[in-house]
Amino acid sequence: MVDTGENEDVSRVKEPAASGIPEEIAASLCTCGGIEGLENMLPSDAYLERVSARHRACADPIRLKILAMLAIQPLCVCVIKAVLGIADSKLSYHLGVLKKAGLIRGEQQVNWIIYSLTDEGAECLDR
Amino acid sequence: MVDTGENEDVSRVKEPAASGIPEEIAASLCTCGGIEGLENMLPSDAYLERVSARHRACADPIRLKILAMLAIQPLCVCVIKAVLGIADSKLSYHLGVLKKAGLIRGEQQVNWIIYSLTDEGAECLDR
DNA sequence: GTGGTGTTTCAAAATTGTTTGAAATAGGAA
DNA sequence: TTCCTATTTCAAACAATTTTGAAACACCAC
Repeated sequence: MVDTGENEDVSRVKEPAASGIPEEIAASLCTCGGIEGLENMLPSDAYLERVSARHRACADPIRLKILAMLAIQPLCVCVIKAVLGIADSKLSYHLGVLKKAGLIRGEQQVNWIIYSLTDEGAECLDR
Repeated sequence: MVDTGENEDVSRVKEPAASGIPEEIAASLCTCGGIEGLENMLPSDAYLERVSARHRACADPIRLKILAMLAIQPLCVCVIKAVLGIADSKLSYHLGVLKKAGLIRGEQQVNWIIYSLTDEGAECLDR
């Protein structure tokens, strides 16, 4: 029962411009409980934070390429480096971003660290 | 038929460490054509660029919230602003980012601009 | 014309993300 | 022990993104 204006004046109801909201929007806003109702339909801030963090981790072509490689098979850092042709520390940075986002995991083998996709990382790819 | 080492010495084949690639990785790498084969299985740089750009557009909770709102119904800037409670210019910036990424479109109505999701924007949400 | 509303644009500041090269670490081999 | 290899960490430099507030614009009403 949220209304768009103060509504003391009937002429205003015809012209919601006075309250700053276009007619059609106001009308369908009412069907979902006005601005307050709309707010309640939205995901929580915590959820939005989590989802945006996942997008942020995927927001770089190098990292996307790493994910694509690991989707083919788990790989050690040296192979990833050979394919990407970037500096060690740069690669390490991007691996760190993906790892912190929970998209990949690294397992220490004898001499090397083998990286592989997590379930969440795999999901990222078919999206 | 890409191999992992120079292979002049048979003892080396048993120990691919000399060529910097762990045994298991080297073995399965061979089944996909070595590093070169792996490279060929990866998406093009142009594609990775496009996909990462889409993720970048979604990499902010404010923008994700705007997408969620517009998934409920098209809205004018003023309503979006009322829900988010942020400054005009800040909102305008984020709308611009989403628009440039092709996730939303704005249509000039009489007095207002009504924003709505594009198909691509809608896809972003069920992902 | 003036004034008001809704929205964008602009430039500066603040923040965040990325790259670089050097140094550190951890493990194995000699 | 010393050396070597694989990888990470660090700090500085650099680049990109975001926020801010002011100004601009476009449109409508008066």
